[in-house]
Amino acid sequence: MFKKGNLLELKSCRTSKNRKAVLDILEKSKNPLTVDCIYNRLREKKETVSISTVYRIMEKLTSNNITSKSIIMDDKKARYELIRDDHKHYIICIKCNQMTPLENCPLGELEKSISMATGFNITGHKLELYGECSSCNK
Amino acid sequence: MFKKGNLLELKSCRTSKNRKAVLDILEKSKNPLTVDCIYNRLREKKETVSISTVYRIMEKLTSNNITSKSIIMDDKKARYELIRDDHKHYIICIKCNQMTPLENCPLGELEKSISMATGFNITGHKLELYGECSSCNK
DNA sequence: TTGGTTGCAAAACGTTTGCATGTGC
DNA sequence: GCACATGCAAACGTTTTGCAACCAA
Repeated sequence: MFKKGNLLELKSCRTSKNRKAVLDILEKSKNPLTVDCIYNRLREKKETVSISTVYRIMEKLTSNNITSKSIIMDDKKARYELIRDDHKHYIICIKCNQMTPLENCPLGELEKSISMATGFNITGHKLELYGECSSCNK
Repeated sequence: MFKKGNLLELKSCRTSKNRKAVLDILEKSKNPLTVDCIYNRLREKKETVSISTVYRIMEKLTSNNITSKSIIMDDKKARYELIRDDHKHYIICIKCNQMTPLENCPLGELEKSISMATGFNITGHKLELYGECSSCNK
Protein backbone atom coordinates (compact mmCIF):
# COMPACT_ATOMS: atom_id res chain seq x y z
CA MET A 1 0.00 0.00 0.00
CA PHE A 2 1.73 3.15 -1.20
CA LYS A 3 0.74 6.77 -0.87
CA LYS A 4 -1.04 7.93 -4.02
CA GLY A 5 0.28 11.46 -3.63
CA ASN A 6 3.83 10.16 -3.51
CA LEU A 7 3.49 8.13 -6.65
CA LEU A 8 2.19 11.13 -8.52
CA GLU A 9 4.89 13.43 -7.19
CA LEU A 10 7.53 10.88 -8.02
CA LYS A 11 6.46 11.10 -11.62
CA SER A 12 6.05 14.88 -11.44
CA CYS A 13 2.33 14.61 -12.00
CA ARG A 14 0.19 17.20 -10.27
CA THR A 15 -2.03 15.60 -7.64
CA SER A 16 -5.78 15.98 -7.60
CA LYS A 17 -8.76 14.39 -5.93
CA ASN A 18 -9.68 12.60 -9.14
CA ARG A 19 -6.23 11.25 -9.84
CA LYS A 20 -5.86 9.92 -6.33
CA ALA A 21 -9.26 8.29 -6.52
CA VAL A 22 -8.38 6.61 -9.83
CA LEU A 23 -5.08 5.34 -8.43
CA ASP A 24 -6.93 3.99 -5.44
CA ILE A 25 -9.28 2.02 -7.66
CA LEU A 26 -6.46 0.68 -9.79
CA GLU A 27 -4.49 -0.32 -6.75
CA LYS A 28 -7.36 -2.36 -5.42
CA SER A 29 -8.04 -4.14 -8.70
CA LYS A 30 -6.43 -7.44 -9.58
CA ASN A 31 -7.33 -7.00 -13.25
CA PRO A 32 -6.95 -4.31 -15.88
CA LEU A 33 -9.99 -2.01 -15.93
CA THR A 34 -11.79 -0.23 -18.73
CA VAL A 35 -12.41 3.49 -18.60
CA ASP A 36 -16.14 3.09 -18.11
CA CYS A 37 -15.50 0.61 -15.33
CA ILE A 38 -13.25 3.10 -13.56
CA TYR A 39 -15.81 5.79 -14.22
CA ASN A 40 -18.58 3.72 -12.68
CA ARG A 41 -16.55 2.89 -9.61
CA LEU A 42 -15.87 6.58 -9.11
CA ARG A 43 -19.58 7.26 -9.35
CA GLU A 44 -20.36 4.54 -6.83
CA LYS A 45 -18.03 6.32 -4.46
CA LYS A 46 -20.09 9.43 -5.05
CA GLU A 47 -17.23 11.12 -6.84
CA THR A 48 -18.62 13.23 -9.62
CA VAL A 49 -16.23 13.04 -12.54
CA SER A 50 -16.82 13.37 -16.21
CA ILE A 51 -15.87 10.51 -18.45
CA SER A 52 -13.52 12.71 -20.47
CA THR A 53 -11.58 13.43 -17.31
CA VAL A 54 -11.13 9.71 -16.75
CA TYR A 55 -9.82 9.37 -20.27
CA ARG A 56 -7.43 12.24 -19.68
CA ILE A 57 -6.24 10.83 -16.38
CA MET A 58 -5.58 7.44 -17.93
CA GLU A 59 -3.67 9.00 -20.77
CA LYS A 60 -1.58 11.00 -18.33
CA LEU A 61 -0.87 8.05 -16.06
CA THR A 62 0.06 5.90 -19.03
CA SER A 63 2.36 8.45 -20.62
CA ASN A 64 4.06 8.81 -17.23
CA ASN A 65 4.54 5.06 -16.97
CA ILE A 66 2.31 4.72 -13.94
CA THR A 67 -0.19 2.57 -15.78
CA SER A 68 -0.15 0.43 -18.87
CA LYS A 69 -2.81 0.26 -21.54
CA SER A 70 -3.89 -2.80 -23.45
CA ILE A 71 -6.63 -3.96 -25.75
CA ILE A 72 -7.74 -7.55 -25.61
CA MET A 73 -9.02 -9.52 -28.57
CA ASP A 74 -12.62 -9.00 -29.65
CA ASP A 75 -13.18 -6.02 -27.41
CA LYS A 76 -12.27 -2.59 -28.55
CA LYS A 77 -12.25 -0.95 -25.15
CA ALA A 78 -8.83 -0.20 -23.77
CA ARG A 79 -7.96 -1.58 -20.32
CA TYR A 80 -5.57 -0.06 -17.83
CA GLU A 81 -3.61 -1.44 -14.91
CA LEU A 82 -0.99 -0.13 -12.54
CA ILE A 83 2.56 -0.95 -13.53
CA ARG A 84 3.89 -2.86 -10.55
CA ASP A 85 7.26 -4.40 -9.88
CA ASP A 86 6.11 -7.74 -11.13
CA HIS A 87 4.75 -7.40 -14.60
CA LYS A 88 1.89 -9.66 -15.42
CA HIS A 89 0.30 -11.65 -18.20
CA TYR A 90 -3.24 -12.87 -18.33
CA ILE A 91 -5.23 -15.77 -19.59
CA ILE A 92 -8.53 -14.46 -20.85
CA CYS A 93 -11.79 -16.32 -21.16
CA ILE A 94 -13.22 -15.97 -24.66
CA LYS A 95 -16.72 -16.45 -23.27
CA CYS A 96 -16.88 -14.25 -20.18
CA ASN A 97 -13.84 -12.01 -20.80
CA GLN A 98 -12.53 -12.58 -17.31
CA MET A 99 -8.79 -12.03 -17.05
CA THR A 100 -6.84 -14.36 -14.80
CA PRO A 101 -3.24 -13.43 -13.99
CA LEU A 102 -0.51 -15.93 -14.82
CA GLU A 103 2.18 -16.78 -12.32
CA ASN A 104 5.25 -15.59 -14.09
CA CYS A 105 6.65 -14.20 -17.28
CA PRO A 106 8.47 -16.65 -19.51
CA LEU A 107 9.91 -14.11 -21.88
CA GLY A 108 13.04 -12.66 -20.31
CA GLU A 109 15.42 -15.08 -21.96
CA LEU A 110 13.61 -14.94 -25.22
CA GLU A 111 13.87 -11.18 -25.46
CA LYS A 112 17.64 -11.28 -25.42
CA SER A 113 17.94 -13.69 -28.28
CA ILE A 114 15.34 -11.90 -30.34
CA SER A 115 17.06 -8.60 -29.75
CA MET A 116 20.25 -10.08 -31.15
CA ALA A 117 18.51 -11.62 -34.12
CA THR A 118 16.48 -8.60 -35.16
CA GLY A 119 18.57 -5.60 -34.17
CA PHE A 120 15.64 -4.22 -32.21
CA ASN A 121 16.10 -2.40 -28.97
CA ILE A 122 13.31 -4.23 -27.16
CA THR A 123 11.31 -2.11 -24.75
CA GLY A 124 8.45 -4.38 -23.84
CA HIS A 125 6.17 -7.16 -24.83
CA LYS A 126 2.66 -8.34 -24.61
CA LEU A 127 1.52 -11.87 -24.05
CA GLU A 128 -2.03 -13.02 -23.68
CA LEU A 129 -3.50 -16.47 -23.71
CA TYR A 130 -7.07 -17.12 -24.71
CA GLY A 131 -9.39 -19.98 -23.92
CA GLU A 132 -12.41 -21.11 -22.00
CA CYS A 133 -12.20 -20.81 -18.26
CA SER A 134 -13.20 -23.70 -16.04
CA SER A 135 -16.64 -22.20 -15.39
CA CYS A 136 -17.37 -21.61 -19.07
CA ASN A 137 -16.14 -24.88 -20.55
CA LYS A 138 -18.47 -27.17 -18.66
CA MET B 1 0.69 -19.70 -54.27
CA PHE B 2 -2.77 -21.16 -53.82
CA LYS B 3 -5.96 -20.60 -55.75
CA LYS B 4 -8.15 -18.04 -54.00
CA GLY B 5 -11.31 -19.68 -55.23
CA ASN B 6 -10.23 -22.97 -53.73
CA LEU B 7 -9.50 -21.52 -50.37
CA LEU B 8 -12.93 -19.96 -50.23
CA GLU B 9 -14.65 -23.13 -51.40
CA LEU B 10 -12.69 -25.16 -48.90
CA LYS B 11 -14.19 -23.04 -46.17
CA SER B 12 -17.60 -23.02 -47.82
CA CYS B 13 -17.43 -19.31 -48.42
CA ARG B 14 -19.11 -18.01 -51.52
CA THR B 15 -16.56 -16.58 -53.96
CA SER B 16 -16.78 -13.09 -55.35
CA LYS B 17 -14.57 -10.65 -57.18
CA ASN B 18 -14.05 -8.63 -54.01
CA ARG B 19 -13.21 -11.57 -51.82
CA LYS B 20 -10.68 -12.88 -54.28
CA ALA B 21 -9.10 -9.46 -54.59
CA VAL B 22 -8.83 -9.16 -50.79
CA LEU B 23 -7.26 -12.59 -50.50
CA ASP B 24 -4.81 -11.67 -53.21
CA ILE B 25 -3.73 -8.59 -51.30
CA LEU B 26 -3.39 -10.50 -48.03
CA GLU B 27 -1.42 -13.22 -49.70
CA LYS B 28 1.09 -10.75 -51.04
CA SER B 29 1.54 -8.99 -47.73
CA LYS B 30 4.19 -10.02 -45.23
CA ASN B 31 2.45 -8.04 -42.48
CA PRO B 32 -1.04 -7.78 -41.05
CA LEU B 33 -3.06 -5.06 -42.81
CA THR B 34 -5.68 -2.64 -41.58
CA VAL B 35 -9.07 -2.37 -43.25
CA ASP B 36 -8.33 1.04 -44.70
CA CYS B 37 -5.03 -0.22 -46.03
CA ILE B 38 -6.78 -3.10 -47.79
CA TYR B 39 -9.41 -0.68 -49.00
CA ASN B 40 -6.80 1.64 -50.47
CA ARG B 41 -4.97 -1.16 -52.21
CA LEU B 42 -8.23 -2.26 -53.77
CA ARG B 43 -8.82 1.27 -55.00
CA GLU B 44 -5.32 1.45 -56.47
CA LYS B 45 -6.19 -1.64 -58.43
CA LYS B 46 -9.22 0.22 -59.73
CA GLU B 47 -11.56 -2.07 -57.84
CA THR B 48 -14.48 -0.04 -56.61
CA VAL B 49 -15.48 -1.41 -53.26
CA SER B 50 -17.16 0.25 -50.36
CA ILE B 51 -15.39 0.29 -47.04
CA SER B 52 -18.24 -1.52 -45.34
CA THR B 53 -17.84 -4.38 -47.76
CA VAL B 54 -14.20 -4.66 -46.77
CA TYR B 55 -15.25 -4.80 -43.13
CA ARG B 56 -17.79 -7.48 -43.93
CA ILE B 57 -15.30 -9.49 -45.92
CA MET B 58 -12.77 -9.35 -43.13
CA GLU B 59 -15.34 -10.42 -40.61
CA LYS B 60 -16.38 -13.31 -42.82
CA LEU B 61 -12.83 -14.45 -43.49
CA THR B 62 -11.99 -14.23 -39.82
CA SER B 63 -15.04 -16.13 -38.64
CA ASN B 64 -14.18 -18.80 -41.20
CA ASN B 65 -10.62 -19.04 -39.89
CA ILE B 66 -9.08 -17.85 -43.11
CA THR B 67 -7.67 -14.73 -41.51
CA SER B 68 -6.86 -13.62 -38.00
CA LYS B 69 -7.58 -10.26 -36.45
CA SER B 70 -5.38 -8.40 -34.01
CA ILE B 71 -4.97 -4.98 -32.46
CA ILE B 72 -1.54 -3.67 -31.66
CA MET B 73 -0.67 -1.36 -28.81
CA ASP B 74 -1.39 2.35 -29.25
CA ASP B 75 -3.41 1.88 -32.39
CA LYS B 76 -7.03 1.03 -32.27
CA LYS B 77 -7.35 -0.16 -35.85
CA ALA B 78 -7.70 -3.88 -36.25
CA ARG B 79 -5.19 -5.65 -38.48
CA TYR B 80 -5.78 -8.81 -40.46
CA GLU B 81 -3.50 -11.45 -41.87
CA LEU B 82 -3.94 -14.77 -43.59
CA ILE B 83 -3.71 -17.75 -41.29
CA ARG B 84 -0.91 -19.80 -42.78
CA ASP B 85 0.54 -23.11 -41.71
CA ASP B 86 3.14 -21.42 -39.61
CA HIS B 87 1.55 -19.09 -37.14
CA LYS B 88 3.50 -15.95 -36.56
CA HIS B 89 4.44 -13.41 -33.97
CA TYR B 90 5.80 -9.95 -34.62
CA ILE B 91 8.18 -7.49 -33.17
CA ILE B 92 6.74 -4.03 -33.66
CA CYS B 93 8.59 -0.75 -33.83
CA ILE B 94 7.14 1.77 -31.39
CA LYS B 95 8.31 4.60 -33.62
CA CYS B 96 7.34 3.57 -37.14
CA ASN B 97 4.82 0.79 -36.36
CA GLN B 98 6.51 -1.58 -38.76
CA MET B 99 5.85 -5.22 -37.93
CA THR B 100 8.68 -7.69 -38.39
CA PRO B 101 7.84 -11.40 -38.22
CA LEU B 102 9.67 -13.53 -35.67
CA GLU B 103 11.14 -16.86 -36.61
CA ASN B 104 9.19 -19.20 -34.44
CA CYS B 105 6.65 -19.50 -31.68
CA PRO B 106 8.03 -20.31 -28.25
CA LEU B 107 4.71 -20.98 -26.58
CA GLY B 108 3.68 -24.52 -27.40
CA GLU B 109 5.17 -26.07 -24.28
CA LEU B 110 4.09 -23.21 -22.11
CA GLU B 111 0.45 -23.57 -23.11
CA LYS B 112 0.29 -27.09 -21.79
CA SER B 113 1.57 -26.27 -18.37
CA ILE B 114 -0.64 -23.20 -18.09
CA SER B 115 -3.65 -25.20 -19.13
CA MET B 116 -2.94 -27.62 -16.30
CA ALA B 117 -2.39 -24.87 -13.78
CA THR B 118 -5.44 -22.77 -14.60
CA GLY B 119 -8.07 -25.23 -15.76
CA PHE B 120 -8.48 -23.27 -18.97
CA ASN B 121 -9.11 -24.94 -22.26
CA ILE B 122 -6.59 -22.87 -24.19
CA THR B 123 -7.62 -21.96 -27.72
CA GLY B 124 -4.99 -19.46 -28.72
CA HIS B 125 -2.54 -16.83 -27.70
CA LYS B 126 -1.12 -13.54 -28.68
CA LEU B 127 2.48 -12.50 -28.34
CA GLU B 128 3.96 -9.25 -29.48
CA LEU B 129 7.29 -7.66 -28.75
CA TYR B 130 7.79 -3.92 -28.87
CA GLY B 131 10.90 -1.85 -29.34
CA GLU B 132 12.83 0.39 -31.65
CA CYS B 133 13.83 -1.09 -34.94
CA SER B 134 17.38 -0.74 -36.20
CA SER B 135 16.45 2.20 -38.44
CA CYS B 136 14.66 4.09 -35.69
CA ASN B 137 17.11 3.62 -32.82
CA LYS B 138 20.07 5.34 -34.44
C1' DT C 1 -0.27 33.99 -10.53
C1' DT C 2 0.29 30.54 -13.69
C1' DG C 3 -0.13 26.50 -15.93
C1' DG C 4 -2.09 22.11 -15.40
C1' DT C 5 -6.90 19.93 -14.57
C1' DT C 6 -11.78 19.53 -15.17
C1' DG C 7 -16.72 19.58 -17.11
C1' DC C 8 -19.52 19.87 -20.82
C1' DA C 9 -20.79 19.36 -25.40
C1' DA C 10 -19.43 18.49 -29.83
C1' DA C 11 -16.53 16.15 -32.98
C1' DA C 12 -13.65 12.44 -34.51
C1' DC C 13 -12.70 7.88 -35.45
C1' DG C 14 -13.12 3.01 -36.48
C1' DT C 15 -16.67 -0.05 -37.03
C1' DT C 16 -21.45 -1.91 -37.59
C1' DT C 17 -26.04 -2.06 -39.43
C1' DG C 18 -30.62 -1.42 -42.20
C1' DC C 19 -32.26 -1.61 -46.40
C1' DA C 20 -32.62 -1.96 -51.23
C1' DT C 21 -30.13 -3.94 -55.10
C1' DG C 22 -27.12 -7.16 -57.27
C1' DT C 23 -24.93 -11.73 -57.93
C1' DG C 24 -22.97 -16.68 -57.23
C1' DC C 25 -24.49 -21.19 -57.30
C1' DG D 1 -34.79 -18.75 -57.39
C1' DC D 2 -32.83 -18.10 -53.30
C1' DA D 3 -29.57 -17.10 -50.15
C1' DC D 4 -25.80 -14.52 -49.69
C1' DA D 5 -22.83 -10.22 -51.12
C1' DT D 6 -22.68 -5.37 -51.86
C1' DG D 7 -23.26 -0.06 -51.76
C1' DC D 8 -24.79 3.72 -49.46
C1' DA D 9 -25.93 6.33 -45.66
C1' DA D 10 -26.98 6.48 -41.07
C1' DA D 11 -26.04 4.81 -36.44
C1' DC D 12 -23.02 3.16 -33.02
C1' DG D 13 -19.56 3.02 -29.17
C1' DT D 14 -15.23 4.55 -27.75
C1' DT D 15 -12.16 8.12 -27.49
C1' DT D 16 -10.53 12.93 -28.35
C1' DT D 17 -10.89 17.85 -28.39
C1' DG D 18 -12.20 23.05 -27.86
C1' DC D 19 -13.23 26.14 -24.65
C1' DA D 20 -14.27 28.31 -20.41
C1' DA D 21 -13.97 27.72 -15.45
C1' DC D 22 -11.34 25.85 -11.78
C1' DC D 23 -7.62 24.63 -8.70
C1' DA D 24 -2.81 22.94 -7.13
C1' DA D 25 1.66 24.72 -6.51
